Amino acid sequence: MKYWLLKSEPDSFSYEDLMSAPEKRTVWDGVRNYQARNIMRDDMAQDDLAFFYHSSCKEPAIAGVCRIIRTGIADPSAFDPASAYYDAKSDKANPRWVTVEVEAVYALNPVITLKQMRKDSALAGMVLLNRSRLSVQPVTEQQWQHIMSLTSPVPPIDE
DNA sequence: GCCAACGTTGGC
DNA sequence: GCCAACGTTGGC
Repeated sequence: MKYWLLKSEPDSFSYEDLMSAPEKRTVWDGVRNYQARNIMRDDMAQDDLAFFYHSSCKEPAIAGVCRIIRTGIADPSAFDPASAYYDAKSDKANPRWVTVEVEAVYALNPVITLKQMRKDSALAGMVLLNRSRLSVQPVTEQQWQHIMSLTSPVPPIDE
């Protein structure tokens, strides 16, 4: 089992949005960076866990945990001319943009802020703190466990 | 809104 | 294949 971190701008799609999505699931569309795509396409496996990170907002932070429930999905937005992520060069027979589907597992309380992670020497090696622009990134098991030790899962309200 | 970091594009 | 120009990300 591997661990990841997925960034999303909460103004467009927040962890709360994922929690209230049908079946708490979404296809992680719109990634247009090759390194991020390669991670999703080649390295992620079903049942891996990922932190859901809120970027480009007032308090950048890890807001929750989600699970990779399906891999190898051709990003549908690449074929949609109306989408901001449309890519005319993506061929349906050989899709350029491959992504995954994720499902909300639980929110975290408290959220773990970027500020807090920067100050934490146990997390100095995190990709988030060193290659901050990569929107899909690996998290080591040590980093994962450390972050989880600083917070608690919020049980889902219904289920 | 600024700007540093850095990924992508395209001319040569 | 280099690299300058340009565009985007994302923290502040």
